[in-house]
Amino acid sequence: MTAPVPPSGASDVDQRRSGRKRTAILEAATTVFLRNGYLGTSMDEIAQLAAVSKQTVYKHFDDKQRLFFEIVSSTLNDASGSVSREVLELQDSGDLEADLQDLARRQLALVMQPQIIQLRRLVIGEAGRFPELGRSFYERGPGHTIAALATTFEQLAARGILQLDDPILAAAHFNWLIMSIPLNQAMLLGHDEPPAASELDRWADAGVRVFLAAYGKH
Amino acid sequence: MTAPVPPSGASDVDQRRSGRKRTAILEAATTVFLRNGYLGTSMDEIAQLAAVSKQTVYKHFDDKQRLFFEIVSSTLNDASGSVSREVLELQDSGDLEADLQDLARRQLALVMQPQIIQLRRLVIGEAGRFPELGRSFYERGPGHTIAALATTFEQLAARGILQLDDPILAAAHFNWLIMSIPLNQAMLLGHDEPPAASELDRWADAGVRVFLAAYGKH
Amino acid sequence: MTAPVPPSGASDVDQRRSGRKRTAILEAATTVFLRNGYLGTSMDEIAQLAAVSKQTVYKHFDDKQRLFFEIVSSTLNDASGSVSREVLELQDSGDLEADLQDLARRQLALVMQPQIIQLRRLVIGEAGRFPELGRSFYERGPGHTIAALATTFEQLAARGILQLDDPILAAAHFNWLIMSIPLNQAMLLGHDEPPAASELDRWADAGVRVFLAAYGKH
Amino acid sequence: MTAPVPPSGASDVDQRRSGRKRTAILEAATTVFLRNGYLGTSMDEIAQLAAVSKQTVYKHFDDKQRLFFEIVSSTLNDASGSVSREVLELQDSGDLEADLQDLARRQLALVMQPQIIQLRRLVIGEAGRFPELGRSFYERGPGHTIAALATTFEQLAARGILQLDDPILAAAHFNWLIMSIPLNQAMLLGHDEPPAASELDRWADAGVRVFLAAYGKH
DNA sequence: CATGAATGAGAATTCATTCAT
DNA sequence: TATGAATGAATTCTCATTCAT
Repeated sequence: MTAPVPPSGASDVDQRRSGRKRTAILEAATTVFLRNGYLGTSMDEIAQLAAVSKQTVYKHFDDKQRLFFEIVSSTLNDASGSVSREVLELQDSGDLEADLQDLARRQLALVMQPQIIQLRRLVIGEAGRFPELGRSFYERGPGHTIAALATTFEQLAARGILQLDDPILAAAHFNWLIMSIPLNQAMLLGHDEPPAASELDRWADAGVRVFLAAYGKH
Repeated sequence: MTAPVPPSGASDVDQRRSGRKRTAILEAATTVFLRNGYLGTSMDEIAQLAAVSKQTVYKHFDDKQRLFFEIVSSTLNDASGSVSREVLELQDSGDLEADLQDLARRQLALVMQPQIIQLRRLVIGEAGRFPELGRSFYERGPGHTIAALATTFEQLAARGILQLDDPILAAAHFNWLIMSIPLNQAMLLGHDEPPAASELDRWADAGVRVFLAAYGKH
Repeated sequence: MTAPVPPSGASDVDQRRSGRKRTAILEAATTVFLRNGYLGTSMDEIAQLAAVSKQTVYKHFDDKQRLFFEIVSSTLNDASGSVSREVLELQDSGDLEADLQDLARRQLALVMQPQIIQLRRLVIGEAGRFPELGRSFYERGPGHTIAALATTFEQLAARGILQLDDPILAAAHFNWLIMSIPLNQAMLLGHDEPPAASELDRWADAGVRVFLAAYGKH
Repeated sequence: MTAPVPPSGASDVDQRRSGRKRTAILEAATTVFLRNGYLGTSMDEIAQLAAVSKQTVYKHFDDKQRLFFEIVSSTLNDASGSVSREVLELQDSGDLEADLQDLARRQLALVMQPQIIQLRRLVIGEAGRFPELGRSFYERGPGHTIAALATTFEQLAARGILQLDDPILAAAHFNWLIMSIPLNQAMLLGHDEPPAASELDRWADAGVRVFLAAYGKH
């Protein structure tokens, strides 16, 4: 999240208060936008949930669209930050399958967080209205993950541990083998409660198995 | 599409005209809803594009929501009809890889049709507001496809041509191996023009290769 | 005023009704805009005075600005039409002073009509916001009058009845000699009731006298 | 401009600072009101341009209307002060035409200052809302000038240098002969840059010529 | 049956003015 | 004293739905 801009000449107390309000607005907006979409959300609703006057919302954010973009990139930042931190941590324990399973499970758990599912839904739903959001999501989400995986896989291939010509393709296959089943179910079926971790782990493991059959050492 | 209900006592000509208007409205609504979403679409817009008065729209469809549901199921019907017709046509030419490639290519081409991409976006975007649409889409889309594939794969397994314990899992892997890469790109990146058939074929073939490495005879 | 656009396929009755509404809206808008200015006028006010729903106003006129422009040019049309018809009617009775007085009196009476005074105020007040209105008013108002007078004066000069080098300058002097005194009073003092015709006639005659002293035959 | 009211018990420094703020507010308000009109100006805008908080604005001026009146009379004071100082300086060099030209040129140059043009526009535009401003402007502007001219002309008439019955009428003719042409152009056409001094001088001279033809010695 | 109009509400945004710190 | 926040209403414009002709 962007740090609050302290207005010059404001007292410390004001700064803290202003920052608090800003944060409250961002949180409220995130909640409501993620739940109801761009058009389905009114500024009144946000103000009310943030326990703030509409004026205050408009003081902090020029208009609805700007506020929307702000919460989308915030959420995206939070998410992609944690996601990309994980990818690089593939450790070489000697047991490739175990290592990949570990990676896959962590990755899937991240991506299946309710907030991220909702964000994905939101971005897809508004992709017609705001194409740059779709692009941004793709680049910082799947695009980034796949690129990072490709680098990792390429190194493993160089060491003879994986067999592949096209690391990007292999990475994409890995990524979607792991995620597609639960992700598509979550997007369309929208279970009342997110799938249990154990279930996710099973999907992850199954994906890894298929991946290794195709790209592992024979 | 649902057949128009002929008002009793109406002349033949009236029926035909009424049916034509109904169709015009459905087409207009489909266009606009797919493009702009549920909230982003106004009844005025639909009436104007259909070249009928708003009152006529309301005569045929009780309210906006009902009309929305109607066009979603229509489009879904059209799509899932053609999709499921394809799945069953896996022929046994003796060359399994060729047969699966053929199936995969046709399947992918269907699913990547602009209308269906748009419908998927729409349904995902409105899944919060209308969860039953998501469920319906899943069941008649990926759910149905996967079930059909599972049946096919099970038969192949019974004949020793494929090796698998869990036909549903294998079918899901097949399905998403084929579709995930171009589908996610299309949903989020929204290319101005759909990917070329040749490109889609390459994704299909690559997916089949991985699938067979995991589930084919060794 | 612009003629109402008959919607194709509308019945005669509808046309007449629609036209009536359109006229009512234009009249209401003229009244209110002239009285309260652009920003001082609300669309609600106009709708209410026209005894019409706000929607109907927006059906007929895309937005406030367009409606404003419409009424300004309507009023301007009406005014400049009658004004320019007068100028050409300078008759040559042989008594130049009487003829000019006659012209001046009629001209002044026209320009001092309350509607035109109000329009001039409005246009001047909004000239910052809508410069094209000022230009339009000038060209069709004073600009046009002066040009027409110049032509007339030039002919009189050719016949030796007037003495002048620069007909445009002479016309401008004539115009403002006649109008400036009552016009500026009306604009700034805004008498509750417009000056009596007899008073206006005196200003007109006084202006003609000065004009003839400068431009008449010695 | 009215002197700032020193708050009792305030230190000298406070006084000076308060006065500075007051001045800043007045200047900002003048700029914005003249540019955008009464309704087109918001207190926020003024506060921001004056670089003070809105509360400070309200501390110094009870409400928007009061502030508006203040800046109008300030500007009017400044203007009418300089204007009336000029009028009295008609010197008797023996060459009446030269003397009147000199006076006319200076007078016109003053009245055509951008600030005064804008003020005139503003007052005319708001004359419906605030009639007293129009009256005030008239009295301290054209009214005062005409009265002063009338006195001067009367003296000249007493000395046989001018011939006139009605000094007020002669003064009004003089005033508008000089000013009407460029003034009306400026009000309605709103040239991007004010007319050049040389051009104004020509209008002034032409006006004087006509005036003398009517009111000079024959 | 279909067209224009009406209704009644709700959206985004802005404003003048006042409170609380 | 001066700042950010709050208030409460107004403004432009749009919408889904219903009436009246």
